[in-house]
Amino acid sequence: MNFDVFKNRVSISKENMYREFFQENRNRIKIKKAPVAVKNLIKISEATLALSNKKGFSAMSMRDLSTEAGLSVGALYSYFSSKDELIEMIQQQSMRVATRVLVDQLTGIDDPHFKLKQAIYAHLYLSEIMHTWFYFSYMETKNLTKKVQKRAIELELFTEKIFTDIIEQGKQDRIFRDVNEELVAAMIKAILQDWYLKRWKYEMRNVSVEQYARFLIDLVELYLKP
Amino acid sequence: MNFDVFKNRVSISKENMYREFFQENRNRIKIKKAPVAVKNLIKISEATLALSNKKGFSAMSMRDLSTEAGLSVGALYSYFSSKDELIEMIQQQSMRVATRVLVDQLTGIDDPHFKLKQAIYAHLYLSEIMHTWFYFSYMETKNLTKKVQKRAIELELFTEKIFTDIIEQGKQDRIFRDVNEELVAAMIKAILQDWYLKRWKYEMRNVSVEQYARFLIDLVELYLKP
DNA sequence: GTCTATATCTGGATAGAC
DNA sequence: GTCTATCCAGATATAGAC
Repeated sequence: MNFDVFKNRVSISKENMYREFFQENRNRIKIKKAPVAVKNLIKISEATLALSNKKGFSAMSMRDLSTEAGLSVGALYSYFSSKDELIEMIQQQSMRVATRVLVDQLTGIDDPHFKLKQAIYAHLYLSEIMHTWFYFSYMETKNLTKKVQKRAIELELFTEKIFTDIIEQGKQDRIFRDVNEELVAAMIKAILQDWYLKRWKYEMRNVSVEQYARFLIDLVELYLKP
Repeated sequence: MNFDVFKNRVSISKENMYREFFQENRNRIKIKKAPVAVKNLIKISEATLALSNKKGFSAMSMRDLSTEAGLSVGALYSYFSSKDELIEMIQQQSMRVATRVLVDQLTGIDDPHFKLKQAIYAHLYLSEIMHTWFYFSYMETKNLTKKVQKRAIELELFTEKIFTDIIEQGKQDRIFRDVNEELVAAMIKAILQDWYLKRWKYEMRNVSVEQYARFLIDLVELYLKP
């Protein structure tokens, strides 16, 4: 599966993404007109992601954010009631979309070889589309409230378990050899994450996301071959 | 090579580490008596690492640090002249020790198989000993000054190149097959880093550092086998 | 060398005009 | 719904006693 095919399949348009963001946080957001709210949530979130990913969320001041988003500080507080709430909303939206897309892309697939491949593609392509969100989540998780931290850890383990289960299945079907599936799954996750954590490196070397996916799939298939 | 053997070989005692820290920053540090300075640098650095790794360096206030280190705020400023200088000193010390140990452990080794193994052991064991430093470096790099950020990237590329070179050598000697050594080296780095970035996970599952090293070595050797 | 007290400023957050 | 002006808590950093 190449990247463009995936993009069409999941159709995570900016508008859809932020419409959902708005719907999910309707109660907290003071602005009631959807078109206005969505338009500004885009500006606010993108500014937050840009500034945080550059120098860290807690180093980003509300004045910084106000300038970058093109909204006054006062207006910002119509969309969230504290910096903590803002970081939490962004984190949650990122986790919501990620979970849904991954589950969607894999339901109905049974063959472990194929499912493994699809899982790797889905993770990588998704992280490519949502790069700033994923990077933000990874780097800022430790700054979140305990409750949200816990959910982030659950997501890490949930996505890892997708791989553990596939490998387990493949072992039972005797198409994969007997390996420590937890270590293999952890290894896959680490490599998937490196793609969005060290994007500068892969960009510098002109490694495409398809090439990276291909490499990882080959590696894992080779390791699992009986 | 097991972990204990490594620990003895490199002998990074806390005292040595911080004596060097003091020597390297003599000009900036107002306190002149080595024993006093070293004792307090230990307290300051360990407190900084603990607090930063928990909630981020920029979220750590000087009052927090003062409490955790058991020194007054005024006293802290005898050891550095600003928060930025503190983060920079810590980062530099971490990079200095890491570079030296890795180079030391590998000079004189020629056989690519053996060198590859040793490089993996050295990286992992070192990150185990200096866990808090490595975690700090990874997470805080983007908050450093441009100059220090550049050096951190250089170190990433330098340590990666250790692996690229080994693989290159092995390919020439026809003991490794023809692979994209940049991708393999990047993959190794990602897995090495995951060990200290997700320690909670490996601890939870009782994975020992030796076991993790063994896994990674097997994976790479299998992938490189002609 | 270390402390307490304090100067100074920046940050998050809000009130109220428009 | 958005802006400007402002409050004040808490931040970094320093001065000066001990």
